[in-house]
Amino acid sequence: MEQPRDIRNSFVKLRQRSVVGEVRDELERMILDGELPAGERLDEISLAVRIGVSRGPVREAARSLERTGLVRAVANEGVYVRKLSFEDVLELYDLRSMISGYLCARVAEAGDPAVLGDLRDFVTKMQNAAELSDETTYFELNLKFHDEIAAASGASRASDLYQSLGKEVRLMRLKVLTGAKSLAVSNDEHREMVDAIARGDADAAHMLGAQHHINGKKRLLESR
Amino acid sequence: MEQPRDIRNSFVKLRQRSVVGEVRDELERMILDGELPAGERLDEISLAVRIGVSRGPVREAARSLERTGLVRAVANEGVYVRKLSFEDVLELYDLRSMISGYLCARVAEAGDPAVLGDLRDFVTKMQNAAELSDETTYFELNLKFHDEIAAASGASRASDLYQSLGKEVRLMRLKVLTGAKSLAVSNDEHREMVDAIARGDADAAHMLGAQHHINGKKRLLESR
DNA sequence: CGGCAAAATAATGTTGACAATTGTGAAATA
DNA sequence: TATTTCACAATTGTCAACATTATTTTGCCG
Repeated sequence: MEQPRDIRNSFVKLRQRSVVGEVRDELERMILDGELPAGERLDEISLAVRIGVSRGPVREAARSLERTGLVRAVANEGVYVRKLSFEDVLELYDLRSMISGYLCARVAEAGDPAVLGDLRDFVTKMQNAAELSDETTYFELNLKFHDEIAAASGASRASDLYQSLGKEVRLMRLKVLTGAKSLAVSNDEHREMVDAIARGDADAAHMLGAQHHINGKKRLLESR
Repeated sequence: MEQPRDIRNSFVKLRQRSVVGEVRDELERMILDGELPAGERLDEISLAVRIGVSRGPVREAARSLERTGLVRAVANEGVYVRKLSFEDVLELYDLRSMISGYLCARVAEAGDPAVLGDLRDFVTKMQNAAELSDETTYFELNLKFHDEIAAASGASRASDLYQSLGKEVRLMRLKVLTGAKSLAVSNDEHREMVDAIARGDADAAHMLGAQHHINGKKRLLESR
């Protein structure tokens, strides 16, 4: 007689993920994609309507995002997409640099052949993208390359932190990697990192993994 | 219009800080004090009743704590006080070590005389506590000492991270600093850090600030 | 015409009720 | 006796209504 009560109900059973998790991912996507620009207030009602849930999950998702640094909450006023100062971004580069060095060293120590193969594949693909000046593809591959290192480090907390800080940087929507030459230089650093990891040279991997981000910071400073 | 004024004023003051913030602090305190032991499920209802609010704020506070690493949430089951493995703790020591070095270097570069005076005071007080084998006082002073460095660094994100990771470590309720000798050794390191900061020697401050936590990690490993 | 204050509007903060899910334990069966 | 089933209880997930606060509008007065 009666139709299934709600499409979303069966959906919930299928995925085993909470609605709050979905909302959090959606909000994060909207922020990182620039649909919600920095400084913008997150309107609970309109967001709830848009995503198709009540305000409760939206509020919980916002609280969750607050601790990651993507939004900041003001009492009795609302939550806003975080606005980064230039100094904030420089600090984030420093933090990412330190953690990157740590992760690379651990990957070098682990010495997983499968991981090494993946990393070399990424470098090759990024080289192709660099030669084609395909910045979008390079950007995506670059993200996956660093995520692979983070995942392979076996350092779950540091890995989470590294990725979280990476999202935070993206708040400022910088375009540092532009032009074939810039991409090539960046990927040369990737290759050196992978070589050090391949040798199992943890110290060199540490240094190169950190330096890569310091160089990124330099490129950022020069581009201003 | 006669009485309500005072009531409203005090009411406003209470609301200056959101209920969610209060609940978050209370939950954090309960976890760090061990009232909610690791692995324990946070019962929304009983916590809400105990704190004197509804379940909403409790849920939001829990989501907030989830991102700091103090609790972990399982869908349709609840949130649990995070249980750290020994490897997790070692990783946290590494992360804190890196950030501590960064913070100390920045404090050394800033060269604020007032901060330096505070730090020297802390070292003196900690020396007294160490000589008296007053571990509780030493522990509190130690926390404040490192918080002072974090605050004086001018690196807000790194500072937040450092303190957040510090709380995370406390989940495991380790007792590393025990015995007058251990306290004295630790405080000697503090003194060296402050001296480097006083000289404005950022490199030395970086090294010593990081080494202090690496030594703490060593002490932890030896105590097992 | 401009500034200020009070009302109207719209947002956030909080709550209690209801729906859905999970865990538990007794009863039935092999 | 061991195992499976099923109903009940407890808890989490979600929602809509209510309370409070912030913002905007409006109208009054100088």
